[in-house]
Amino acid sequence: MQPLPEEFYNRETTRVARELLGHLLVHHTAQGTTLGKIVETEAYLQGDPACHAAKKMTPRNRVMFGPPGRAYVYFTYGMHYCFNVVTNAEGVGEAVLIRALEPLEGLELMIKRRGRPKPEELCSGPARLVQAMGITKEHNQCILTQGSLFIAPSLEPPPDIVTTTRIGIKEGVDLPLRFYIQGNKFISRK
DNA sequence: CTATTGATTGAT
DNA sequence: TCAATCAATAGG
Repeated sequence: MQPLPEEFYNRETTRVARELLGHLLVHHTAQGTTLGKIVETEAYLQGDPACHAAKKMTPRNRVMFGPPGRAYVYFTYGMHYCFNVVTNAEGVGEAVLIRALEPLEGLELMIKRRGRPKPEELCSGPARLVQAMGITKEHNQCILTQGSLFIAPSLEPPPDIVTTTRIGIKEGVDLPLRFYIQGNKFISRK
């Protein structure tokens, strides 16, 4: 199992967001390995008011302007972290938020980290999957094309994709930038 | 320096 | 529907 290459991420962000669906987020740690299928994503673009990099470069959003294939992990609501993949060319402040996974491996470890047993509540939400996968703020800026946290290609054919508007934002609410696998039971928000 | 707010979650 | 909880950000 090998990581997707940088070229995968160095493309139009909406395309990466769609093609990420079905691929596998993997994290090897001392505690063990957790792995889940990406079933829901959102794109955040330049010129998009909901994007953290919409205005100027700041210490927080800096990594979004860097090379593709890096992690952007941010803290929000005083208690949660969310995980994004930096996309498009260096200098372009865009990223894809991973919103939900279908847990496939390391379920026991996920349950231990989450403190909750229901499989459908393990990774169905951006802050939930971060907790279940053992992703921390230390992963911000980490290189996803090498190392212990990465995305591996799916072994299955490309899934059917549903396109909708994004969740939880106050601006850019009408943009069709949320994508999920049709019929999947592990989408965020029951 | 101060005030506001948020790409959420879990409980009520 | 609502509280929890605080770093980042914008403004003075």
